[in-house]
Amino acid sequence: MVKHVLNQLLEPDLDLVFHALADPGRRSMVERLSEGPASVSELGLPLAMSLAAVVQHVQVLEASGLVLSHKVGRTRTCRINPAVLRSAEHWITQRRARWERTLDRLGEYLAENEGEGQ
Amino acid sequence: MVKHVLNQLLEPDLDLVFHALADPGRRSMVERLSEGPASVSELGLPLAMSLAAVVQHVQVLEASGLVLSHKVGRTRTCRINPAVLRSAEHWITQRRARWERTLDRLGEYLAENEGEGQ
DNA sequence: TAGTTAGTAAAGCAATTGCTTGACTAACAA
DNA sequence: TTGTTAGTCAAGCAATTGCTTTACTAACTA
Repeated sequence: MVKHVLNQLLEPDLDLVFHALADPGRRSMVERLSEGPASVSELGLPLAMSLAAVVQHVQVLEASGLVLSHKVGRTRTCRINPAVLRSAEHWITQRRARWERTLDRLGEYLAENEGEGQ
Repeated sequence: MVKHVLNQLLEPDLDLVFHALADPGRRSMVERLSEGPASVSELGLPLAMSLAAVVQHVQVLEASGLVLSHKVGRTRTCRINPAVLRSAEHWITQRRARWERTLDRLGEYLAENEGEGQ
């Protein structure tokens, strides 16, 4: 379990990361955290759900590695982990770049062999 | 229903996009498609599941706007929609950039007020 | 000390996922 | 024409999600 979490710091699990980002409430939390650290209740403030539900969303974000937290007194303060955000970004960038190279090659091919339509 | 799909071409639904990317099978399909168009069965080739299941995954990808397809004869050919990939990328980039500006401001603040630890 | 606040844990529940199988259609091949 | 291939549709089913409520603990406040 601990090892699991450590592994994610080294190499994020994209299943967990994208799943975490697939929920509008969790994205709003990431959005809020991108402006600076916040407590669990602060994150839930705009969300019209019980605190227990907010806690569960935060747990999903932490399990993905997108969010880190530490508890002082009775309040848990969360902050963003940019490395994991970056790894999701990177995966997408790579696929898109690959596709755009493919498109370029197709363009060259079509330029060389004029005449064929769609 | 048609309108739904059209809206996604104008402004992608990130819930659907990130959810589509949260599955390893579907990511493998996007990966494959980044190297060029492919049929539904080709996409399913490395996936150890029934063709019906593959079709369902392709439907999830299409509903998200990440993948476009057209049918010729009995084969449906799929290709990537880079615009939607880019919009997911963009959302992440923005949050990360925002957080990094926040970090920078914190760095300046700490540089100006030396002496305080964590 | 008594009361409030911040968060957790657990159980329960309806809705959604990610498959399966089986029946079917249309297109291509021999 | 007969068979095979590519894909689709519909049920059905176990596992997972995204909440809820209740009960609880620990920490701060008056």
